[in-house]
Amino acid sequence: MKVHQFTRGFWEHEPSLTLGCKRLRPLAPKISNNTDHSTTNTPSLSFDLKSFIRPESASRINLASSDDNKKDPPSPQGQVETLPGGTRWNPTQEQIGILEMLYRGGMRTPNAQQIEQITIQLGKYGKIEGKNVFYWFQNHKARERQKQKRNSLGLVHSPRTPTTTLVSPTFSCITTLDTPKRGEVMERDQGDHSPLKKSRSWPLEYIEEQNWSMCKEEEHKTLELFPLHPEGR
Amino acid sequence: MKVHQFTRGFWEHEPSLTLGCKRLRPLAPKISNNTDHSTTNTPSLSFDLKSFIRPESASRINLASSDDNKKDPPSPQGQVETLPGGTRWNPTQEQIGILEMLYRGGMRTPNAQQIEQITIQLGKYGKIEGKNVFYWFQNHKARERQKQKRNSLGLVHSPRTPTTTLVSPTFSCITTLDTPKRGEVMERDQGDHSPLKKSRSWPLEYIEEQNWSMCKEEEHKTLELFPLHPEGR
DNA sequence: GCAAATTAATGATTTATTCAAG
DNA sequence: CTTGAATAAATCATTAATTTGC
Repeated sequence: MKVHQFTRGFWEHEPSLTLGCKRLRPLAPKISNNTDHSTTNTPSLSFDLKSFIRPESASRINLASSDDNKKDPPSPQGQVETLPGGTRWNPTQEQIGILEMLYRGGMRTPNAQQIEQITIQLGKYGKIEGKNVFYWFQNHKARERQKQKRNSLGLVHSPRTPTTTLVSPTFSCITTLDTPKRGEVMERDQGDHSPLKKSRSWPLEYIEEQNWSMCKEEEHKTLELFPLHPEGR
Repeated sequence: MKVHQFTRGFWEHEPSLTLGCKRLRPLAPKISNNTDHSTTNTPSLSFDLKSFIRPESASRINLASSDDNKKDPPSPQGQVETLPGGTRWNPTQEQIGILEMLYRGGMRTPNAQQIEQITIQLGKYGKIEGKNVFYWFQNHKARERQKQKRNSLGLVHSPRTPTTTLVSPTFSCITTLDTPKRGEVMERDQGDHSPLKKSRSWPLEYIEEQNWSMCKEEEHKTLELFPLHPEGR
């Protein structure tokens, strides 16, 4: 067997058993409940840790910041960098429009598949990635919320009547209609509250293959996208 | 039995009044700045919204379905059986061990590539996905932090030298070593503070292709994985 | 001894906050 | 200042280990 030099420090006890000291199951040992695999023979974890620990950047840099966490690269100098497509997504009007439409339609946090679809569609109007869609919904939801909180707090009758601003001439923006009653955010989502749906999740599952939940999508029921005035109120 | 009386629907903060609408691009109209495509003729956004709004939600079929990609058929026999797709990741001891090793080595939030690698390796010990790795680090970091906060609060000078508690009889558990001094979280990360690295990001970029940042990884410098006591302190 | 009920731990999501590009 | 991007905190949900009653 090979001796992994990396474990040298403190893993030399034994390759396969020890492991997580303090993190052991609090209550009981339960050494091997692995569903299977392991039983045969543990591969003796000989993988190349070096590649994980981020080989480069031996010279440490940030001493100063250290306040909390990385967050801000202290020395932005040296713009070398390949800068591949480094810039952030800059949405086009069409993209925003569609996204808002979906948002108004009730979509809040699309699942992986939905994101994929949306991305494809929005891709027709400009460069975009799945994460952009994901983030957009995240941000939009959050900011819509805080904006509204601010409004309800500070200026109840807003002196400047912000909404009067400029409604898109084309459509009269049903905006007011879709406001969730007043029962709060309501998170109308999209009726995805099926019993044991794994709820939604994120794009992350794109990884590997989509072995997660989602992807049910059995059929296309023709329900309208915009439950605009579901109850007429 | 689970008593989640929790707060099922407690986010009632305040009523929402208006939303949407004025969310038009604040600065400029900029109707069509798309890099290309659009100029010809906007597709008149006629894609199938229905598919986005998540039509289903009726019958949750997914009961047995599938397992689809349950990549571990190897254990046909089966005791508990990795049931259908629905279960959450249940890490094996080996997996936990490796993850902790990496964590102690300083890794906090692995980037997409690292996650991929780790996942592959951990896959040898049991079923696992990239997201599991990602979540593990997130959770572990967070809980390590709060645990330590709790400690620092409750017992400031801890007269009883907490570590004396119960060290696993088998090994003397280096636990104390990895505790970040007490100089606060310290977030040693892994020296990933390269200047303008897009910082790390998440697995999400696996989506589409990996056109994001990361993937620098020019060469393998042989530096040790564990900057355990980098400066001797 | 076993199995339902409890409880502690922790995997997975969601929300809030922060950072920085433009 | 707006907002895309990223991270941390809070929360939800499920599993494993313990306890309890038989």
